[in-house]
Amino acid sequence: MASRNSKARKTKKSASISDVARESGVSIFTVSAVINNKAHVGKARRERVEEAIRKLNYRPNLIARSLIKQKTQTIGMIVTDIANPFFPMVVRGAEDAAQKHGYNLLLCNSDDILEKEEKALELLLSKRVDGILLTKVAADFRPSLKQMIKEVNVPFVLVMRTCPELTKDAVISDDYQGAYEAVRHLARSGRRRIGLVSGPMKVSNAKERWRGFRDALEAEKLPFESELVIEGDYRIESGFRAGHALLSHRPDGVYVANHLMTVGFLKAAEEMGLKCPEDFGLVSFDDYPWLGVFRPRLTTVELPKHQLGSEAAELLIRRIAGDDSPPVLRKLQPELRIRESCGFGLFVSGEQRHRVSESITAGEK
Amino acid sequence: MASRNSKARKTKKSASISDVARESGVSIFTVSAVINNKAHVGKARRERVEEAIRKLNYRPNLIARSLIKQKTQTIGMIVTDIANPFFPMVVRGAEDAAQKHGYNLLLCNSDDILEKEEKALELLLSKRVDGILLTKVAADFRPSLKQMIKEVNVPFVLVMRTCPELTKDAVISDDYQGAYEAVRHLARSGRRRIGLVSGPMKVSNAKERWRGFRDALEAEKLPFESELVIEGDYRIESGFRAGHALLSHRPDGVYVANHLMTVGFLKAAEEMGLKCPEDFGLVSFDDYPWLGVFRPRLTTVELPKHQLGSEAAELLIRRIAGDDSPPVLRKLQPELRIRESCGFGLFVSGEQRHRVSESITAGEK
DNA sequence: AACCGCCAACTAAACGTTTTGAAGATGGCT
DNA sequence: AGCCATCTTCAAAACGTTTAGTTGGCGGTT
Repeated sequence: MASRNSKARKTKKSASISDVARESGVSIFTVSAVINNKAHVGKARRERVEEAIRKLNYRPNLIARSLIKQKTQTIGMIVTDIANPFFPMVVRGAEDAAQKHGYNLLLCNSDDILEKEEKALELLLSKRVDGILLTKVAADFRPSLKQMIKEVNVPFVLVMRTCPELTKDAVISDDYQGAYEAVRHLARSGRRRIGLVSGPMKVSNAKERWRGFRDALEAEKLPFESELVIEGDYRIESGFRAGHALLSHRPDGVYVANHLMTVGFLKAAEEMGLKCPEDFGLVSFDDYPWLGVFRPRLTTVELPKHQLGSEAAELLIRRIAGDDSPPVLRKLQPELRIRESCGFGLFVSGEQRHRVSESITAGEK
Repeated sequence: MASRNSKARKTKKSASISDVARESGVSIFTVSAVINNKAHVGKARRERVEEAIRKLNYRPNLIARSLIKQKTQTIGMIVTDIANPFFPMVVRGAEDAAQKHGYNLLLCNSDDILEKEEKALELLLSKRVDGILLTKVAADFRPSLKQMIKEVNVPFVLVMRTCPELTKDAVISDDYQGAYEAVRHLARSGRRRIGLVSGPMKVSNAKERWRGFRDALEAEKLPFESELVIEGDYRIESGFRAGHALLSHRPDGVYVANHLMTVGFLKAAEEMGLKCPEDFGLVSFDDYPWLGVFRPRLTTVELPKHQLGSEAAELLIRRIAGDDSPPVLRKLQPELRIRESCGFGLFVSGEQRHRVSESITAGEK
């Protein structure tokens, strides 16, 4: 005992509950009771214990607590890439909700690569997180992993991307609706040959956005030209390539399914000497606070990123608490923010323009 | 035993090492040895154990391992706000390095608020993270916490912001140099009345950027006009207010100390009907992949964000491994990326212009 | 045959908590 | 005085690992 104690002092090992108990001359149980202010502990003892806690700089070891409680108060979150500007606000939303309920966030990046996702998943499960927020990579699970996820007793909530092979809770944006409105707006602005730069069609939201695109064309009685549809991977480089390929067919409008691809697309347009909105109208997904001050002022479909993260986390935490009602698919509404890149106003009357100004004000908050 | 087993099946509690031991008819020790392929375990037994592991879907409980090993393989990271576009790439850098060495990242946001920082810190310590990456909030530690940090045996590495009251490792950018170059470049572009929108002067890097600003003015023999210096808080709103205040004095050049404030600043300029670079030259901190395709094309001082995070994490991990050499201050070099917002080219000769084009190419990679 | 060394395998203690079931103290009621 | 109820306190088991110390067996050397 004494030797253990002296060693502890030497290595500056942090004090344990038993140290506190010894210091204050009570049992371990009593200390525990004080910490969690559980049972009725006499005032005198309680104060002695609190005194000892301060003196020893005692800090409960949550690892030990986790082990016995079988709860880590930690949720794992896997996103494709936190450096993609879309995700930080989603993560922030999740973190805020987690925080509020006494949880922490363990963050992983999958880079949309199956192997990395699997590794991250395995690790999170080994670390016994209480639940997992997952933005699924484009590729399907392997059967073994799918099985594993089903068997393991850890709640999952899918974020932004559903997964047909997995009947789990999901919090997503209404991508069909967003794309539909984006394209109809291009049409209303007078665009007739509208192109699409899509995300990877293996991803649920890319498929939805594609459907929205197609149905909007149909509703507007515009032709669907297959050479005006190009599949990217939501990254800048793919938007750049898509831009070169697509713009060579001279569409007069284009809907790009996320912001990073829009950046690549504009770069390509610049290289080809094409101007937005003069040569082509553009509506893009994702809005950011800084987009308003740069030209072209992008007309975008904003997704409620923070809410996406926070609702997902809230739902997950409810599941952790034992809620076992049937899986939920929560679909959040996007918001069309009309600015200039679609060229609205080049072709339309003053009255409609008025409507637009309102939208701008609302959109910019 | 039997009842425990059956209960385990009912609640789908995940298998433990003793379940594996029982299933394969060996001792717990042997299973442990197989998992960590430690001691020489006979081939036959090893295979029996591996078989049982697969069959029971056994996954080692890292919580239990952490408890006994006194290592969690987790590092805590506190940033002011992951939704500030500066941080995602830093976090990504840290995550990449952590991953590489078998660590995970527990992420917290302090919002630059002292209380949140303290809470996050307490929590991370209670969760027994092996080390902490900290972007200090602007306010000073309270004495008690400073004391605590000194006493506790957990390595810290400061990221982006040093802390005079804490002699710890730090990985930062050379902010003095960055600001100095930014302002000298404005001067070279012919600007004579140069303003500054600074970060909070309590933050080390704001002070450094201020020093760089001042020394550059001196080197260029330009006057220091105190009404052209405004302190912000690195957020959009403060840049907006600073813009209104500062531009009313009609400087012909301004250096804004981070990107978000630049966004606010440009918004203010727009409201005042002032154009960049025609009415004022602008150099800003932080560069982003998307800035090249929007107007005005900002001349920026880019900081190696990913490297900042990864080097900080690498250093932290070295400390965790026991490296106790004296504290290190690692200063990474920024890079001036000359584009158009400084108005370079409006005032200068063709030859210098040529130099600029080169820089653009290099900067854009 | 006795001994040494070595390897495979094991037992048991440790890590720092929570929690169960029980016991001790106190005081009010008959 | 006896007894029950209540409040306070405790000792010990449990959580799922790692690891120090130990044993049993076996082949080779003397």
